[in-house]
Amino acid sequence: MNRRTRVRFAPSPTGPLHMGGVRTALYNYLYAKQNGGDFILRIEDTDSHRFVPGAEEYIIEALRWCGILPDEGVDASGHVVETPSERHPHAPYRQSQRRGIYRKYAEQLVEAGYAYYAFDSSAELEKARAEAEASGQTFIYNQTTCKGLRNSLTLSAEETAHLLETTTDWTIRFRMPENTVVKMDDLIRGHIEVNTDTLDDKVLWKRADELPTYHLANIVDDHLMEITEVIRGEEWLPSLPLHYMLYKAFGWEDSMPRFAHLSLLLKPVGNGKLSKRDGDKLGFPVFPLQWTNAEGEKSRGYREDGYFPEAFVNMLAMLGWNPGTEQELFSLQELVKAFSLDKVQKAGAKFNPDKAKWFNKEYLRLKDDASLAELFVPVLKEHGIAVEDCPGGMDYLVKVVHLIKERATFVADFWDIAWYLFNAPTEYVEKDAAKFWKEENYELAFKVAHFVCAYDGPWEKTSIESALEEYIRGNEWPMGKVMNCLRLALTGSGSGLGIADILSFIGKDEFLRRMEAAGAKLGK
RNA sequence: GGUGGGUUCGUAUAACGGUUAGUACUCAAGAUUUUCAUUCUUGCAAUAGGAGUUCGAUUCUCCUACCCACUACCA
Repeated sequence: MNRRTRVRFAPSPTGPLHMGGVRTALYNYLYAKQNGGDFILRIEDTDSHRFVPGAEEYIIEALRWCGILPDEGVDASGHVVETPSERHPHAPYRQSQRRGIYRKYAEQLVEAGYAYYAFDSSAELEKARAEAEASGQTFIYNQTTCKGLRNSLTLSAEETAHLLETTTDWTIRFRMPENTVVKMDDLIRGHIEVNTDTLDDKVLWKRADELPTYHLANIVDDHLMEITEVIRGEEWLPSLPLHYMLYKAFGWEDSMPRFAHLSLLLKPVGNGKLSKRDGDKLGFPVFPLQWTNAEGEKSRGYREDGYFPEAFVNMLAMLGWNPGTEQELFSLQELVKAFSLDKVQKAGAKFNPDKAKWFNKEYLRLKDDASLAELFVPVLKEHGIAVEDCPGGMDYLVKVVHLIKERATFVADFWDIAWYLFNAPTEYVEKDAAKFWKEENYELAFKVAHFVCAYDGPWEKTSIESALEEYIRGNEWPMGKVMNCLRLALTGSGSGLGIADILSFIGKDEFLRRMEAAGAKLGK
């Protein structure tokens, strides 16, 4: 059968999407685009208790920031699609808005004998679990244990009908067949077999809130939305047999999607999966965008930390997948071309914050000076510098950026690297001052300063540099000591940009002012 | 506990069953530079352990160890 490729990313709006989720969405997107198919965003909000306000908006915004744009889904074309249309025959894409369609599928299964009504209360189930645990066993709700429980398999038809009418906390459970080997295939992991005796009778539909559970909603929606591949996290692998059985029970085996289970993203140190805590502790974001929870606690985001979305996406793509070549830098379009599920790693990938920074540094270098200068403007503003304050305005910024971009990882670094091209130093690093601001040095430095300011060649880096060097060498003065002394006056410390570079930006007058200021503060 | 998945330098990964087990990040050293950074060069460092199949195993099989996930009327 030749079907159009359709994949979906189906998050639950229970909080901000974390970077592992973004990676899952990305792989889905890449797979869809590579195969000329559709990428669908579906919101799985069938758990009314865990709903978190703002989470859905967060997910949409995060994906948009990454450039992972759905062809269909709640935010297709930038607005919420709630009603079916020619372009969106599968709408709505929010399961809470689809609630009406699931019950009949659950009941269809009951009629066909693949499911049954269960009337056990939560309290009864908890008791059964506690008892089993007390005797060192695990309670499994299956065809053996349910014989001792209240359900449509043990009660008479009349009793069942009566309870269905009069009570509202019953569920529909899948009837897992006994001692049957489920044979499954995973695009990443290969062939897997599981015996149904280790599985339990999962709840498919809950009368109490008239909502399906994940398993039912997922299978029904994937079927209705004509999903061809399900690419999701490894935590779903244990549910795969159930999902296979459901497709079989519905008679949808022919159109059953193929499955690919992605390994988890692991924390950089120690064991276990990446969590919010690790980010706070080790100082890196685990979320694409900043998030503030109901208690007002903020979690940092890659966007707010200054990462470029391209760098973030590229980094994520390489975490658990590789192109088989030595290329590391990929645009989203290149990823679409190169991506392949069979090069996805089976083992979990430990996240490496250093590598994430490296990616950003590479992307920063790739950007042109003019656009980086634009991005620098708000940073400058935070430090009280307006573009108009700079001689030459934007031109000045473009030149600054050109000079320093190779030294930076983030745009915000520009300020730390080159603040003294905008402000005169008011403090001098004590250690450096002690080392470089010595009488035998600053006497020479002042002479150099006056010489250079009297020099009437073009005021640009190379000529300033040669004037400086010729003068100092000509006098046989110690180059290093004089230069460092000058740098101390210009930057307030013993490290920084080249003297000629700095001078070309700040000009003669400012040069002399800074020399005098240093002399006034440090003595001369 | 049970079930399933996983295991190549510290990290991410490469290697038709045949390579001196490669690359990138990190780290270290050296070169360059007026300092710092950049850049360049070099270096450190791995097939979890044990059987088996094979002329030959990182690669295939089994066992052990360890790690992870799942084991809800959550997703």
